[in-house]
Amino acid sequence: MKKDRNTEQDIIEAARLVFQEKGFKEATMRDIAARANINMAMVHYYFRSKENLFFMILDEAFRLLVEKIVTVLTNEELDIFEKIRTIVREYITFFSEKPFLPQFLMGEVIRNPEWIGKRMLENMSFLTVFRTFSEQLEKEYEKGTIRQISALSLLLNIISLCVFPAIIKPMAYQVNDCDNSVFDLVIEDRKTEVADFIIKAIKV
Amino acid sequence: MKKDRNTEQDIIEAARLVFQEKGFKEATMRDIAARANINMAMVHYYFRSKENLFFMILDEAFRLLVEKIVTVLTNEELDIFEKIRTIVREYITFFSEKPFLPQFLMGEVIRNPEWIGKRMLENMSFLTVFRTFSEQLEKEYEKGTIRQISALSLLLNIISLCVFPAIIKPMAYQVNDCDNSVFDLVIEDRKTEVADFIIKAIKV
DNA sequence: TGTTTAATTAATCAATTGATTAAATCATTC
DNA sequence: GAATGATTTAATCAATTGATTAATTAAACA
Repeated sequence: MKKDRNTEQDIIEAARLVFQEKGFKEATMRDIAARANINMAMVHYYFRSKENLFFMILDEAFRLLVEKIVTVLTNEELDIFEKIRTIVREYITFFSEKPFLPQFLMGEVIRNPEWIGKRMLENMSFLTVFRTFSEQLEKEYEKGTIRQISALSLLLNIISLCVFPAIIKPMAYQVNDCDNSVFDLVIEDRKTEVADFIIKAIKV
Repeated sequence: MKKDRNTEQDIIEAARLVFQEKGFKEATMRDIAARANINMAMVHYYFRSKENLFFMILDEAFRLLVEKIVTVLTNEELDIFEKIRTIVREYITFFSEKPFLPQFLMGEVIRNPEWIGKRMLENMSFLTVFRTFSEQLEKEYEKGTIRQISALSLLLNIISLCVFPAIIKPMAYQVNDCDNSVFDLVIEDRKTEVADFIIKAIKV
């Protein structure tokens, strides 16, 4: 009779909100419990500790973020330019829908760099994906379609241009004060503009 | 006799280290005091509260960061391409010397977006600087040297490409595990490569 | 129904935190 | 060198934190 709601799921959702908004240290178990409308002891009953719960949320966010780029990069149907266009469009859209996510991940990972190491090694697919992309890049260069650029550098550029503006969005809102629509419009334009920017930069 | 050292300065330096490493919440007054080799009460004696001390450090970091780009953007001797080259070179060099700084600023500002609003409004010069740059861009476009791009978008791109890789540097180290020199080399190359990338992207 | 297991609550613990206090020590001035 | 004010210390406070406990209630099962 009390099971008209899923306590465990409620906790996860509340934890996601609180952690993504406040980060690990600033979030409290009381806050999470309150937002899930349950007793604080329940959080410990379902997840043993704050850290357990936190890394569950962090893992989830990371997976969500990585699987997007892996899917595109391994799609053999797409040439290099289509890949760039797809990645840029998908990530910028994704981030404007889930603005907390990149900030959360960056903020926490910065203070716990060891974690990302472990997470990456588990997910070895990343290395092979990177190699595939690297080879595709090499081929295009030999064909003479693009100028020389290392895969790492290009990927850094793509990700930087997608993620960074999303991260500073709350700041931009503050600076612009009243009129947020300006920055929102810029972001909307960037879904295609950034890809054009990158392609112009690497095409011969 | 006890004054062979400057307590106030010692505290500031210790606070800078601790805050930049751990962020506001995770840093403790005890930690700061210990790292300055003084009694914890001294920190409250010189700076009334943890917040006072923190915002002093945050302000300092912000000023350091902003005045660089303002100086370059207002230098009328430089054409648009030289400005881009200078900004990219200076920032990437700056960040590889002070790796904590961008991470600290980003991480904290993300959780306290109101602060950046206040800080920006105090520093109204930013708006005029932006307008100057915008006009210069417009002129170059009319001359036919560059293709059309909004000043905001271009600035976003420049800053993204400089700042983001610096932020994820500690992560990259973890992923690369043993061989940090690879990423360091990439960063070194980027001091000129990123500017080339941007210029190629906007030149007609 | 009676019993056992699972879920939930309120109360509390021990540790850590920012902050304060009162006393001690140093430095300066007369 | 005594007095005054600035600096420093050790001790402590009150609040908050993650975690635990013991008791209570609901669910499942026989």
